[in-house]
Amino acid sequence: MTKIQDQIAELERGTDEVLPEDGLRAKLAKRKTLIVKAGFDPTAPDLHIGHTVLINKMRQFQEFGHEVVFLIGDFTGMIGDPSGKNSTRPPLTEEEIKVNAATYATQIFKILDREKTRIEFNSNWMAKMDAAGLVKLASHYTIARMLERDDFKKRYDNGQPISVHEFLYPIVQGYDSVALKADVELGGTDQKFNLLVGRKLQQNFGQEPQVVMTTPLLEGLDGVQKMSKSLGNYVGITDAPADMFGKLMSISDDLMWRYFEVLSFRTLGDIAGLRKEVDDGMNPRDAKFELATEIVARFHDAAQAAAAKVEFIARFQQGAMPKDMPEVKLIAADGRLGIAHLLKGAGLVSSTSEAFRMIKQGAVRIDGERIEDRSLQIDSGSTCIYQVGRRRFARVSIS
RNA sequence: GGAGGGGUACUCAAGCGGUCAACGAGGGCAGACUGUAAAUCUGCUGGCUAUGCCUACGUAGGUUCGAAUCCUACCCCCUCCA
Repeated sequence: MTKIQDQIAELERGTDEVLPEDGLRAKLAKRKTLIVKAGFDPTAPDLHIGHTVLINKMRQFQEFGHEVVFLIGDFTGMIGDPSGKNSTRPPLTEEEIKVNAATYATQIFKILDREKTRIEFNSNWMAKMDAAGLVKLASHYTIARMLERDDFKKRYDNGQPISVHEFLYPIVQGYDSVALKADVELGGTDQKFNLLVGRKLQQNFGQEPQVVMTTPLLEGLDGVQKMSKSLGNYVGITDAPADMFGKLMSISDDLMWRYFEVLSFRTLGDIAGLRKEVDDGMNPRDAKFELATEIVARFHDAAQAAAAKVEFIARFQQGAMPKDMPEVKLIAADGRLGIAHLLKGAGLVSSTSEAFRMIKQGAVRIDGERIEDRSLQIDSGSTCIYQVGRRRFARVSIS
C-alpha cells in the first residue's frame, strides 16, 4: 500500500479545498475503509470531461481501497438545487429522473470500477421520512446560517423570492451524509455550502463529521473560460475518437499540464518526469499525444486511440486527406457550376460570399491544387475532392 | 409614483446627419511559419452567379437630397429618489 503521505498528495491533487485542512490525514490514519460520497443532480447528464474531474477523484479513492457511493439525488431533484441559479427551477418528473440516472451509470463506469461502486438514490430514505421527521430534521439548521449561503444572501438582499422548500435542499443533501455515514464528500466548488451542512448535521446526529473536498470547474479548450457545452469549448465524453483526439491536441501547451493534473491517471511523479523531459527538449507535442491517447482510450479503447493518433499525424503532420469525408452530389442546371455555388452546395462554406473570401485567402483546393480564380466553372460529370482550409473536405460529383 | 441612463454585428463596445456594411477588443475562420489544430505574425469576419446591387444599428412611423445618428409613439433593460 502506498504511504499515507503519497496518498494524500494524490487525493488532494487538483482539488480546490479540503476542509478541515488536515481532515483527510486524520481519516486515512484510521486505516479503515472510508465511505466516500458524491452526489449527482439527476438533470440531463450530458457529461463532458470537465465533469469527470470529480469522478476521477472518486476513482482514486477506489484505488486506495475505499468505498465509493455514487448518490443520485432523485429526491433532492424534486426540489431543484438553487446553487448558482438566481431563481428556482422546475422539478423533474420521476420518469426523467429514471432515464437520466441510467445514462449516468453507463457514463461513469468508463472511469469507475463497477464492482466497487455503490449506487444509491436518496429517495430511498427521504421518501420514507414523514412530515414529523422532516420538521425535526429542519430544526437542526437555522435561517441565519442558511442565509450565509452566497446565492441565498444575494437573493435575499435583492428582494428576490426564496421559497421555503429551497432551504430544504442543503438540509436533505446534508442528511444524505448522515444516512450514508459518509467519511468524505466530494463536490464542485459551487457545492461547498451544501457539503458543509453535511458536516454540521452529522455532528448533531452524533457522527464524526465528513471531510469535504471540492473540485474546481475545469477550464475549457480555450484555457480561459470554464468548460461548457454552450461555450463550445468542451470535449464531450461521447465525442468520436478522432474528434476527441483532435480537440485535445488543439489545447495550448500550458493548458496541457493542467489537464494532466486533473484528467490523467498518471501519478504526480510521472507527470513531473514528463515535464522535465519537455524542459530538456522533448517536443511538447509528444507529451500532448500521450495525454490525448490516454483520454481517448478511457472513453473508447486503446485501439481506437492509437488509430486516432495515426490519423492525426497523417492529416496534420503530413497533410494527407482524411479517410472519410462527406460525399456530395450536386446538379448543374446548365452543364456547369460556379465554384462558389459548388462550395456552398457542398456545405463547405455557409455563403457564396464566404466562398469568395476563402478563395481570395488561398484556402480552397481542388484535388489538392490551390485555386485562385473565383469565377471558375466546373463542368458536370466530374468528381473531385474539394477542400476549404485544412479541416473541411468533401468529395463532390456534379451531374 | 418622480428623475435620469441605455438598447449597435457571435460577444463586449465606439460612432451621434453624408467619406458607415459601421472604429476598437475578444471570439471565430484563413494564410505564413513551426515543434502541433501550441506559440508567434498577417489577413478576413452581412447577403447576393457580384467591380455593382440588396438587407442591416430595439419596434413602427416621420423630417431630410441623404439617418445608426434628428423628431414622435411603442416595447424592453438599468440606476437614483419616494
